[in-house]
Amino acid sequence: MNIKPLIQYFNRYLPLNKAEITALEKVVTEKHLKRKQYILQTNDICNYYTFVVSGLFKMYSIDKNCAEHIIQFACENEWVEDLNSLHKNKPSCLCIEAIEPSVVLQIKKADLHTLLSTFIKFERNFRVIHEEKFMELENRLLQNISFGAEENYIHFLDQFPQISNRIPNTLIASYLGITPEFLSKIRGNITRK
Amino acid sequence: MNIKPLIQYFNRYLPLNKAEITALEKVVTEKHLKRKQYILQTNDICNYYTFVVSGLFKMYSIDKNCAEHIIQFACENEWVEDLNSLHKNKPSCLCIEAIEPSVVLQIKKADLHTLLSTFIKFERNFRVIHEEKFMELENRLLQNISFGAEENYIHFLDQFPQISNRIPNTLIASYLGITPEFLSKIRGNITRK
DNA sequence: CGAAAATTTGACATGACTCAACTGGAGTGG
DNA sequence: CCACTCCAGTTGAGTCATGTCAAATTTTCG
Repeated sequence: MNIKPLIQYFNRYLPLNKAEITALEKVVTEKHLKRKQYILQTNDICNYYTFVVSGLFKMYSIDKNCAEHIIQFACENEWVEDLNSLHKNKPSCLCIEAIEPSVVLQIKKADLHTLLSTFIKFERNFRVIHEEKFMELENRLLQNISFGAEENYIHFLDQFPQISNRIPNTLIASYLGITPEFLSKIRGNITRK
Repeated sequence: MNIKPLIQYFNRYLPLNKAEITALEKVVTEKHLKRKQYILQTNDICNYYTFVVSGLFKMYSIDKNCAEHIIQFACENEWVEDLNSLHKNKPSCLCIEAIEPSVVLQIKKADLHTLLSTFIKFERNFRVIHEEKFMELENRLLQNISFGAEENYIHFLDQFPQISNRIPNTLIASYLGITPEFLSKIRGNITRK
């Protein structure tokens, strides 16, 4: 098992010392996933914090018309989990699915909570991590309610170049909250300019 | 100065002991605001964490057409600040404005950071608080990209009854990302049913 | 009471969705 | 290497959702 990427990730915040690394190693498990495999499915209770080492995931909900709505893409060095389900111990209404062959490191809910209360540094790092995730989401929401679909699309492209050229446009449409057909027309307009 | 509401607020998480309360008291200041007064204006650098004791605020951005887009309402027992500006020490592109006469408790950025690193409990509580804010935002975003304006409006009404009957519909429209005129038509449709 | 703001209404324009058909590329099995 | 299928992407016609602008009406607040 290769836990290094996670340790390097934490080094961008407050770097971990040996005791913290040892404690972390004890609770982390590695998992390999093929395309279309799930970390979480609707009605599961989310029990793991998942750190993406390589690959790419989508987290989405399915509405009554069976349409997917993507809440988050998660690639290298990102966390992906349904906090709502985790916190409240409730069945999730989301899915988390691999878009590419992927490797993840997982920590059980209870184990992470132990880490958090044993080492203040984890508490600190996760506070900051959640603040950052919050800011990203706030920016996305603002973008979304402020602009039309074409502007949102262009903004997505230059905010996530490393994601946008790894996924089909269908998924981008679902992330933006528009239909694939309409996205295709937008793309037509843009190139015609 | 009445700091009790803030202490009671923290009691919903890990309750504070005397040392923590004393430290908190030293860094909190109270502020009274009239309608239309600002906590933060575009291009200010956000320097305070603000806890709303009473009243109601809107946090919003202004686009190139001078239209407001409301990111968050903040009423009793909520925090309101621009984390982006706070964290990166950059001029904010948001405004935070009182919709009602309000009372807030503020903590300077540096002071809160001292609290966080001195008392693990603050670190813990703020981690949880930010996780909760993150979940709320995630739910809002999902709602927003998954449904049409009418469904979003109805959802807003029963999610925030205590806010929706204190503010003009114009502001609800701005929060939902639609025009006031269109919201008015939606309301017409609903009552006609 | 009077001014300013919020709300409603209607006509019209644009944005975005639906459905169905078509195109073209990426496997897959023969 | 070919025939086949499958899936993503495109296109067009028609429809519904939402925006724009202007005017009339109502509400709020000083």
